[in-house]
Amino acid sequence: MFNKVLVAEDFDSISITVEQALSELSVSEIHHAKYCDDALLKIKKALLDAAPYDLLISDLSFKTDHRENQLTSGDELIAAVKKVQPAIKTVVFSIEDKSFRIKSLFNNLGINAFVAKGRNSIPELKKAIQGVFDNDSKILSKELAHTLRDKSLIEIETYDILLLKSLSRGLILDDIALDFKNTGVFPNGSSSIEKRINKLKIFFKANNNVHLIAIAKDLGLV
Amino acid sequence: MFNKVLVAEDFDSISITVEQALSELSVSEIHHAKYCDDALLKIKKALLDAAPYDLLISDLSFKTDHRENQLTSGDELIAAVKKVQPAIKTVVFSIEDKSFRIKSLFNNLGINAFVAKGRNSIPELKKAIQGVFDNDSKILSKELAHTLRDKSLIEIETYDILLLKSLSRGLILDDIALDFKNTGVFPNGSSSIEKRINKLKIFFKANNNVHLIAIAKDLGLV
DNA sequence: CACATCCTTACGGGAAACCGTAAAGAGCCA
DNA sequence: TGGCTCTTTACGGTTTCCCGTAAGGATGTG
Repeated sequence: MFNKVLVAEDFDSISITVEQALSELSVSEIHHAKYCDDALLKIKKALLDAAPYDLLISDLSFKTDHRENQLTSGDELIAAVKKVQPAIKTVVFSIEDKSFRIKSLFNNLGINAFVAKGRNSIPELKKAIQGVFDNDSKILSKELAHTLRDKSLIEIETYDILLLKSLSRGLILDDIALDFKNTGVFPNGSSSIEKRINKLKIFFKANNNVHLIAIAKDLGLV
Repeated sequence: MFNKVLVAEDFDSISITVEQALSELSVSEIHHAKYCDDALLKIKKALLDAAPYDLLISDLSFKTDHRENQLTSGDELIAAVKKVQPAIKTVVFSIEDKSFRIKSLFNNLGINAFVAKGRNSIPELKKAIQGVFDNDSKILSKELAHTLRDKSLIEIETYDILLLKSLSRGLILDDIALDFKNTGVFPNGSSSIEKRINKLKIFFKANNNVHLIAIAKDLGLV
């Protein structure tokens, strides 16, 4: 089993349980950081001491508070950690369940496993850690495996996301057209934008723009 | 200390820690439910057995999964529980930090304490439980105490939520007015509804209905 | 009772969304 | 080059939203 593991998790109510699980897996050195910045410091320090961590278990979202932090999310933390120690194994333990988010964690950040926080997540987390240690393959909690294969959302492109984001910011059609013209996004005629929004409304079976944004928010698209 | 306590929390990673904390407070009977429906059943069963719970510790948001549930949130659970056992003490342990949400928990649901999940929440939770047992006063984690005193906040009531939900379902003003008339919700004039939506837009600094729903979704109001 | 105040509802005009149609432009191919 | 298709854009007409004003109704108070 891994010798030295770092847990990056802000909630004490969760980290206590995770550390417990790690000790049950016979991990000898278990450390914990409540802030991303602290986690990165620990990783760097361990490297300098020639006693690097074998594994990082990280949450994705961290509460903001009075403290000023450079790194504010697990994404940023993992990216920063990989820069100083590319070979480290990483497991993400998060509430996130949007397929395109998880997909990008594997593809862009090269994480080794993703476990969704849920009703039976600690056994899954243990299994994932064991799996990463044993064979290094990409591990994903069961309930999520199918969502990644869901092709229905593939058609939605960055342009559509941009459009939905603009709407959800309260912009009206003409504002969006102007904004797109200024930022070089194409097509940018207000009529084209209108048509594209209409396609989205048909696709998502939305009655109107309000309904559309409600649906997009539910799907985590924006 | 309380004798019999029920914990309603879906994440195993959190409930384990909470139960641990309860046993450290010398609570003799500690039960746990992962679904709101199960929690209500346990409360009812305990009442029938003439061994009711003294305290309910509940999360607010519960993940939805394959299971069909009547109650889908801590709000609904607490409301249902209070109907069958009005005198039960309730502590909410949640990530929620929007003042108007917490305010309504105290005012509309009559909870006894609110503890925000965070970096040092377990000690706070313990203190809150002790406080509720000792003197029954309204308990609030420190960092949140000041936000509740903010008088500028309008009360977001169930009526507003109903309104926002209707909008997010794609209904237009006249539909909502008709729907409210049919279901006996008051006020139900389309003009009044329009005015109320306008108040919400001012409060949440929304440019239009689309923007308003985007904000409401972000805040988890609907 | 008169008066003030608050809430609900009605109405009207202008802005934006909604929806169909058609013109202008780009790319492809014989 | 001319014909074809697809995309982008423009343009009206209708509906809904948006916002101000004001009438009607309930309640409270001196």
